[in-house]
Amino acid sequence: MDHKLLTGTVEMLMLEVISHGPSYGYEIVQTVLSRSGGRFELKEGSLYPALHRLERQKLLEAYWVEFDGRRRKYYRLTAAGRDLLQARRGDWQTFAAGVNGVLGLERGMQPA
Amino acid sequence: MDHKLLTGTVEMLMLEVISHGPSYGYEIVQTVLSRSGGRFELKEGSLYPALHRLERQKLLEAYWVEFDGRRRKYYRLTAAGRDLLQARRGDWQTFAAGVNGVLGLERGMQPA
DNA sequence: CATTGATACATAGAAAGACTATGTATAATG
DNA sequence: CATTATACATAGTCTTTCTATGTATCAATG
Repeated sequence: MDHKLLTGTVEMLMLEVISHGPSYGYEIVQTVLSRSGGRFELKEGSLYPALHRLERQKLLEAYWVEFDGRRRKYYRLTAAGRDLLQARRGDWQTFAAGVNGVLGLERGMQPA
Repeated sequence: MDHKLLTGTVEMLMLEVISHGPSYGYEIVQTVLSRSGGRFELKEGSLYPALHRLERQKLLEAYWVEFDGRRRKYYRLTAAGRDLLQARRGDWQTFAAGVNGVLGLERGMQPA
């Protein structure tokens, strides 16, 4: 990523991926890459600290899985994590509508 | 703003406003507020440093206007500023499509 | 069998940018 | 006369993403 734009969305994207079922760091990167149409390649230096942050805040729970000689740290959403994701999705849509409004790109923007 | 989401879009929003005709700090705040449907209230601590940054980079040119006992520092876009705005608008749309893709909100997302 | 690339996690430190708080000054309003 | 709106500015804080680095296993290649 070269985008400063990602700031503030990385956690949401991670929560979103995990909301479809438990996942682990490396896989989350691949999923975000694929689901963003190849646009977003999360870096380890952003990813792992963010996972630890979300776990500390009880938004995620972690468990280790040994798999064929490799260890993976899986994360699942807590109820609080699921609530936060919904809130963040709403924030994103509000934010995007605001930016599109300023840019004159609104597709039926509602006043806030 | 409470949004970290704004990071990376503030300069674009400012350039966009100024692209419709020269403007000055205080007015830019009002215009962004209004055009974002009341969502984005740029703070002076973000606005003025950003204006100075853009001026240093020759994306904006400034001139003072005395108006009824008040001084206003107007900014106009340079050709480079206009080019950058177009690039940033493209970046934004790419970025938004990527986020919407991850969130499963794509309105006909194209692979990057 | 050694090297490379993919898989997998982790952290330290740098860089960037938006914020709060503060300061100055004039005009309008109550 | 005090407050609010107008108008610009900067110092310092905070957060977040990044680069760089380190460890370790497995698969493929020569």
